[in-house]
Amino acid sequence: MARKTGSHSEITGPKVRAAALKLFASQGYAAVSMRQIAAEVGVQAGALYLYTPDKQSLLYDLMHSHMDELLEAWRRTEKPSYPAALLERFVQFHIKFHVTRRDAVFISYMELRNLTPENFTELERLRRRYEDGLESILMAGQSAGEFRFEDSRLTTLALIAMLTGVTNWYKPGGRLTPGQVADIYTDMTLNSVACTRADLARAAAD
Amino acid sequence: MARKTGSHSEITGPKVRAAALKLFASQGYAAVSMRQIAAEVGVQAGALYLYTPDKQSLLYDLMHSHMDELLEAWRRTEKPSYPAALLERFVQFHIKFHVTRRDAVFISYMELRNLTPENFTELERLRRRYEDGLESILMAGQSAGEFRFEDSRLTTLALIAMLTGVTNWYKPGGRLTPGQVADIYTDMTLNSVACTRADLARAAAD
DNA sequence: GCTTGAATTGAACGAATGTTCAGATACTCT
DNA sequence: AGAGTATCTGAACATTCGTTCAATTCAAGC
Repeated sequence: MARKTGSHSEITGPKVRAAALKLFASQGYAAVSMRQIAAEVGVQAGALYLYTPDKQSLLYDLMHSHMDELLEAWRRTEKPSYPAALLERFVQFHIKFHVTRRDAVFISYMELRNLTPENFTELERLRRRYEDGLESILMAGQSAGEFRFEDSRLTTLALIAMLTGVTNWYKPGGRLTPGQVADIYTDMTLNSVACTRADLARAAAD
Repeated sequence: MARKTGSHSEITGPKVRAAALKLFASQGYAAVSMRQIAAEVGVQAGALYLYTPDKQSLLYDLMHSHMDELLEAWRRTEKPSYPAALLERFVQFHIKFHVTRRDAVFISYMELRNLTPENFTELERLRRRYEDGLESILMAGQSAGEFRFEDSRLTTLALIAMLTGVTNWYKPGGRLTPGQVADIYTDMTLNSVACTRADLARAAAD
């Protein structure tokens, strides 16, 4: 009694990653055993090692490919040149991307401490690159006299925390659609950094 | 060879909680063993059970007393009646309270999934009560015509996520003091929900 | 100085952990 | 039909886990 009928590498591989993603997100990396993942896939624990060298790599691969997909998706997004429009585009992108990948987002922000130091460093690099994308939008808006804030780095982190927080409560099929949620976050974001009429008047007086 | 010279229950008890707080925050509840906690305290693992019935209770006690202290501290805070001043007070309180308790905050938002269902429910109740404090400020400001937002619940969660995010990057002795950080967050928060001059003009016209 | 009781040790328990691997199985190609 | 190979099982490995408890040690009260 061994191999089950109709099972293949191309099927089991993704299944393993999907099961790990789901379980890591709901219980945490350290709390999930390889046997639990195997059971979710419908396989014995030993078979997992055909698809990952070890548990740590399984976690790292999930986090790394999530960040790759995030950066790539943003890279492919068309960028308006007007600062407020660009910031709006970023918020819409961020919300809509994140609500569809709640498990991966949760893992990527939560399990950093369970990575080996080298793996941690690499992921921090990717995360920083994404954050810098937002920060450069803010700074461009500030240079253009459209935005107003004290500290671009802090503002970046504050906005990303607010926007990513959507994954803490959003449930598909809930009270609001992703589009409505994105619109509300867009308003809040723009208001939090936009120049008030008073700012503009003062700038004109200078 | 047993009891060490000069050690007492009143000393070891808090030490156990402090060690658990530190280790749970840095490695996660599931990844920390009772033996690690004991080693941090300078005691054998068995001795921990004089101070907690089990590992789960240790986690729950830390989270529960954190929420109790948070609610109690906010309750004791003087509340201005003017909505914008009250919101400003909340932000200042939240930031300054949270930056001094990064470990407890981290645990309280991260280890909810490692609680038993009953313990989870109780903590969610406390967390909800705190969130409701902010939401009522927002709604009072809206009624007074001072604030403007689409959805009070969503706005509440967005603001709390933004404000609590400070614990992800703040390090004591860093570039900015807690006061400076709180001021920046206060500006962002007020701007994100404050009526613009246009809003006020429109309201006056009605 | 002796007794009492609280504080702690150190060993032990069964269960669960990540990982390995020889062997069994089912599919593919000839 | 038969051989070969990718896939998976099932058992085993050494560790580690949370927890218990008899035995031991220290400090205080008489």
